[in-house]
Amino acid sequence: MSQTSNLQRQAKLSDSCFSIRTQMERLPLQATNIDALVSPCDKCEARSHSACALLDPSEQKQIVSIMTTVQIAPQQPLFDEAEPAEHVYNVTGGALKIYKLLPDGRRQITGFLFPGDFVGLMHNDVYAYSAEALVPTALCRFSRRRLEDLLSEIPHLEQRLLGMASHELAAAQDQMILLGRKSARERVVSFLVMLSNSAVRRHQPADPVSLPMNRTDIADYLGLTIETVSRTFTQLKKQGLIQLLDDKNIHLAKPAALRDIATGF
Amino acid sequence: MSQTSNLQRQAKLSDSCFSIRTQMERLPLQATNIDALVSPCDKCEARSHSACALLDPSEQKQIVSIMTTVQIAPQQPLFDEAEPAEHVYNVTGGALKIYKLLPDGRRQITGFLFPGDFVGLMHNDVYAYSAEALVPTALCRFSRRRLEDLLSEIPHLEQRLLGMASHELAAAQDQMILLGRKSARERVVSFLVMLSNSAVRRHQPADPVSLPMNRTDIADYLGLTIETVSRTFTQLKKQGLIQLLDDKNIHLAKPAALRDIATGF
DNA sequence: CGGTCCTTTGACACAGGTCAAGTAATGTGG
DNA sequence: CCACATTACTTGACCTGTGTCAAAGGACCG
Repeated sequence: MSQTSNLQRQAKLSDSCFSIRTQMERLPLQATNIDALVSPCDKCEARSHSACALLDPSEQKQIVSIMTTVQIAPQQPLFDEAEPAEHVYNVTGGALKIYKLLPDGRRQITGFLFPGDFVGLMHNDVYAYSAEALVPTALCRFSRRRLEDLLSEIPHLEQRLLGMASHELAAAQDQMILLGRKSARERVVSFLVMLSNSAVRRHQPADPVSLPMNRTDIADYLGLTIETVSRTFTQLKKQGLIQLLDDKNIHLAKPAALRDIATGF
Repeated sequence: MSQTSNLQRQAKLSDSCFSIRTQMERLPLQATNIDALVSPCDKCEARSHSACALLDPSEQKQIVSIMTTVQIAPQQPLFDEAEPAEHVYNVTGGALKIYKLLPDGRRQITGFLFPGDFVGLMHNDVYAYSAEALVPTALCRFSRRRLEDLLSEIPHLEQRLLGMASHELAAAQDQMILLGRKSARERVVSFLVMLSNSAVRRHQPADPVSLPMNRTDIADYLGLTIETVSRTFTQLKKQGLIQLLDDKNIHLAKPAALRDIATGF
């Protein structure tokens, strides 16, 4: 694909942007690739400050010209930690997990990524984490070097990236208080509330929360074991706070109470 | 101070940059304010890619013109979480902690900051965390709005900030694996190794590690209790891995072994 | 229909938390 | 210079939330 002309690339791009549907997820792709790169931040409720407005059509064209699209199947790695970082990606459909490992295999999932999210944090030219698809996933790939060239030409873009980075940083700090100071129950509830909020941001229903990841992934994200995650779900169910429609879909029966638990009240 | 002329500001600035010495710390201030803003990243060993080289003298002058200096005493807050964020800061001397609280008072310290570090992450125009001095601390303050204006004029600066943000993000992920997956022993050792590395980056000796913070702060940073931190120090001491010169100064007796423990071997 | 994988549940263990007391360092007023 | 208070750190005894180990569903699939 890297040998195709820009024109061909653009054509494929449009294909992917407007018509891809993942098989297991019912996530409609609501954004063009451009929109994805400049989509609203991961934490704000508002969609108001999309940087798309800051880019004029010729600038948009420039971005499109250095993009290719990638699709990966569930369980497929996108890249591994410490691998030379040649690309950055923007998720357009599906879901990914990013994680770090300790030498003995202990794993910490540092984030789940959904359409609109940016992937490819690097440190000293290597990726800072591994990334793997949870479900069939579509991404836009940017050559890192060419994107950097573009950054100096389109200052708005850099501003946008800086904004994304600081929101990710804020999210990372929320995760630190979760991992350092919250109980298992608070962690699980925080996780459900977070997924629900994230769905709303992507114009999906807040309520039956869909979990594209398995219990092991949830445990490795929350710093718990699968047994504790499972027991906590059972406990919340018995207390009438949630309902497990099935393994992967949870109904938040008392959203207000759950929000209180998540924030530590 | 905000009413003084730029010239006066610059004079004060130089004072603060070259002559301030904190009372409790023996941290010489090795950088000008400009250097601090563009000082090497928090995680790289190399000082090579200082963005200072990217700024021409007139650009440097522009930065200096929107700066004022601030000094705060130990235990003094710099700002609180959720407060409107009007300034960003660069630490030039001393040390700070940044933290978040849960409603019932549980606290997670998300970072300790030293000369060269940047403070003032905001989200939706309010600070994302509280910041408080550990020891007498000197900072350079930038009006956020004026800095933003400057960013559009000096693209290099934005690049530099983006670099700082992604390194902070990488550090945040290291902290997540620590909080989510490491034992108390591994956390404490990781902390000591991290402080030692951080001292080296600031051109100070790697070995007697100086702890400007108390046990409560260490516990709240590592997601433990003060008792566990204290017991772990004692255990490491008994095993001949460290030596407590006093409460606040620790000798790393077996650095290689400690590094292995920290990385999870 | 047997195998595989994921989730749930149960019994038990233990790392780290809690509560309480002891020790050391520092400051304060007489 | 000394009683005394204060604060920070350490240590001990005990407890509990979460981990560990093991087994039992349950869903999916060839």
